[in-house]
Formats: sequence, structure tokens, C-alpha cells
Amino acid sequence: MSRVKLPKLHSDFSVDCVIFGFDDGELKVLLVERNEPPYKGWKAIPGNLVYDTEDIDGAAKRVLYELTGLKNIFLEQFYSFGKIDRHPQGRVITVAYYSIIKRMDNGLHPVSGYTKKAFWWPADKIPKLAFDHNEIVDRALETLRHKIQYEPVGFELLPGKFTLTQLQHIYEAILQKEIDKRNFRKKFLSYGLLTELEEKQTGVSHRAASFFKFNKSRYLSLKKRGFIFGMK
Amino acid sequence: MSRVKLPKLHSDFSVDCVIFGFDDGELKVLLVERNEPPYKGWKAIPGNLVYDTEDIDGAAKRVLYELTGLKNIFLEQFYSFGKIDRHPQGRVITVAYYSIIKRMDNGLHPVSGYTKKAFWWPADKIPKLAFDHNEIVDRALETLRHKIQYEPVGFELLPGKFTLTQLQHIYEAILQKEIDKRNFRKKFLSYGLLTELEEKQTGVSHRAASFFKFNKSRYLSLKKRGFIFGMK
DNA sequence: CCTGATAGTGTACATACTACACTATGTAAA
DNA sequence: TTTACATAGTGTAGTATGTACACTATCAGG
Repeated sequence: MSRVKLPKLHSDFSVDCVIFGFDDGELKVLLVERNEPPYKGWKAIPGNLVYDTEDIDGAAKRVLYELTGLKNIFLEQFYSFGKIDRHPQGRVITVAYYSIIKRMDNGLHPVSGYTKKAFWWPADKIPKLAFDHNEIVDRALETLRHKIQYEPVGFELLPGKFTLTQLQHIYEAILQKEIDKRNFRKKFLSYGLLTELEEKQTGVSHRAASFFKFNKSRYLSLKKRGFIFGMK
Repeated sequence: MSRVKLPKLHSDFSVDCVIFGFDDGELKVLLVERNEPPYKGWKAIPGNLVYDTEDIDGAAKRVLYELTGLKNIFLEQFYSFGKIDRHPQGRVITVAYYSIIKRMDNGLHPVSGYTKKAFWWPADKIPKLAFDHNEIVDRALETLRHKIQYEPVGFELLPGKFTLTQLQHIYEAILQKEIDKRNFRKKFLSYGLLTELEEKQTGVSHRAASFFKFNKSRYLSLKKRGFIFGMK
């Protein structure tokens, strides 16, 4: 197997990132305003071409950082989009990634000039986006709704300490249905994945809720022993 | 948005197909022997570059046909692979598809010269393959194991009429565990997705099993009404 | 008619899901 | 300081689902 005898191939493909956050009881998606053609001035999800010197997972991390300032985000690939005309400059397929994050208060400061700004937008009111990005966001939402039912991803959207009601609201927002409070608590607590903290809410004009934290190491050890998380 | 002012991009990416079949009580994967460099003479899964004039779903169908002679196969994309050095000729990412098929007796006749032949191979004894194809097959198997638990894909591996024992063997082969016969039947029949046929096995030296067929239209209408298939 | 092979069936128990309503505790306003 | 308001926090009974388990039925072949 020699690298030199065969003709060199070139390549153009991109990565796009759908980043979910949770705020004001609402599921949000991170959008950018593009500052370069094509689609200059349009809203879009953060995405750009992949360099020859990086693998696609690394490219997704880099692009997200350059376009939004977000760092150290765990991105998961969920689908690739390859219609012939999805990019006006030629044939570009894109590999799409998604992530769910908690620290939404972090400043969003694009590092490159490709985007003017980055901002959060309600997931159920996404405007018309550049390229085929609406289709990509739709599919990411589908993936998220599926995923939340068999992995405890809700925690990724919350700060380290949270109330059970906050957790429930996330499930309700993503699954788009109401959940009975008692049943939700009973089931979640029965898994033993939550640790109740001493601390309670302060400054609320009602009974203060206890804070909990997610016991990740316990989840991982249970999972290794065949435990299956489930939340319909 | 003008297509002419911006520089033209070129592209090199490929599709690869993992095709599952079931035979002799065993899960099988369709492999080819490559007839062109790189990896000439190696075993591989069917795959090739995507043309500029076709979208990636169409490319997967075409490539599968050219390399194996298989036609009219429903392919589902499951992951893209994009490590820097996965292709010796340069940077090529590949979009991987999988399918599960029943008619394994159909002749496998490569239409193009890219492959010498195509053949079925036991899924649990995959040899060393070209490129990163072992990784691709591993991930396809994971996807299949996951999928079979919440969609009735078992039927895709069987002929139109089949016995309940055949169906059970598929679940056992894919999930790699034994299943209780009574419980399996009870559960599957309770869904009402199977229609018992008049016909029975013939020429077997034991009590003849009834044939069943999958009631697909009923499955689709149940699904529309929120029914969730589940088989752990 | 006996042997061997697989088809086909039911019950009891444990676990999980569902529906449902009241008391507890904090702030703020009257 | 009392009252209104808002959310936290709790239990039970009924239903449905999953699991474990063993025997009889039917066919071919010797």
C-alpha cells in the first residue's frame, strides 16, 4: 500500500452543529448570523468546511469554537446531508453534530469573521435558515427526542445542582407532553442516580425546593452492569 | 444567491454499504473482493466514490448494485467516517449505509470491474477488511442491535411466510441471547402484527409448524396511533 | 410402534406504569 | 399578623407487563 502511486484526491465537506440549551423553561437552539457569502446575513447553525489536517470530529469542535466562542463541548454526530444542490458553490456534503449544554450564560463571542454574532433561539420557532439547515435542525430534534428516552441526557442541560421540577420541565419540553409530578419523581429517584444536597432554593415566594445533583459515576457503573435508563 | 460568482468547490467522498442477511440460523454480512487498488485483492464491504450528479442516498444504491448486483434495496444511513488517513489516496470521508434483506439466494453478480465477487460472511467472524471497514461493520452491528429492539426489522430478514421459531432465531442471533419460546410467542402474537396462514411446513420429521406473515399495514396504522414496538 | 425432533400451550409471581389529591413551606400583600 | 398565593413534596390502589418454568401434540423414519 503506497501513498504515492495513486492519484491524489481532493475534498470539500463541511460540518454543522446543532447546539441545544434550556432556558426560561424552553428548549433553545444556538444560531449564528452569517457574515460571508453564500447566504451572507442569513441565520444559520454554526458550520464550515473541514480542513485536510483534521478529522471530522475535531473539525466540528473547531468550527463551533470559531463561530460561537464555545469550547470543550462534547459533540455527537447524528446524520450526514448530501443532496446535490444543498450548497450553491458546488458539491458539499455535510456531517451534522449535536450537543446539549448547560452553561447558557457563557458569553457567545465569535472568534472568526465568518459570523457576526451567535444567539439562542426557541427550538419550536426556528426561522428560515441558510442552506438545508432547517432540515438539519429538524433531524437533530428528532434525534434528541429519541435519545432522551433511553439515556439520561437531561442533566447535560442543567447546572450541577438543580431541582426535580427543573428536571421534569426538561423532559416535558423535549417530549412535548405533561408528566405527572409524583410518578416522575418516584421513577427518577428509584434509579438512585440523584443525590439530594443540603442546599435549598432561596428567595422564592413559595416552599423552597431541594437541590439535587446527578451521580454520574453511579450511572456509569450501573450501565456497565446492564442497567438501562428509560423515561417515556 | 448566484451560483457563478463564487469559486467552484470540488469533492471526494464515498459511500459504503453494510448488508445483513440471515441464513443457516446465522447473521451474515455481504462482503466483496476488491479488484482495483487501493487494497486490491482485499475483502471489503461494497463502497465507492459518489458522483457529482447523484445525491448520497442514490450513490449508495448505485454502488451496491454495481459491486454486488443487488437492486431495489432500502438502505438506511447510519454514520459517517472521517479520520484523516482512512483512505491512502487522500482525504475521503465516507457515509455508511446499512440494510437487512431476505432474498439471499439471489445471485450476487458484480456489474462493474471494481469487485471480483460478492459473498456472504458470518457476522461474528468478519476477517480483516480494507480501509476502516471493520470499524464500519462493528458500528452497523451496534446500530442493528439497537434498532431491532424498537422496530420490527426481523421481518426484513425473512421470506414472506415464516415460522415463529425462525423469527425467534433472528432475535436470538442479533441480540446474542436465548429467549423463552412461550414468552416470545405470547408477546409477539399479542401485538397482532402476525397473520397465521393456512399453510404448514411439509416434509419435516416433527410436528409441522404454521407459517405466518407480517401484517405491515396493520403495523403502520398502529404506529401512526402511537403504538411502540418493543422487543428486549 | 417406538424414537427423536420440534410445535405449541398456561399459570403464578414479580415488577413497572398509571391515575389521582392533599399537606407543607415560603413570600408578599392586605 | 393574617391571608392569599405559589410551588414542594408525598402514597396508594389498580392495571399492565415481564419472567420463570414443563408438559403434551404431531410428524417422519427406522
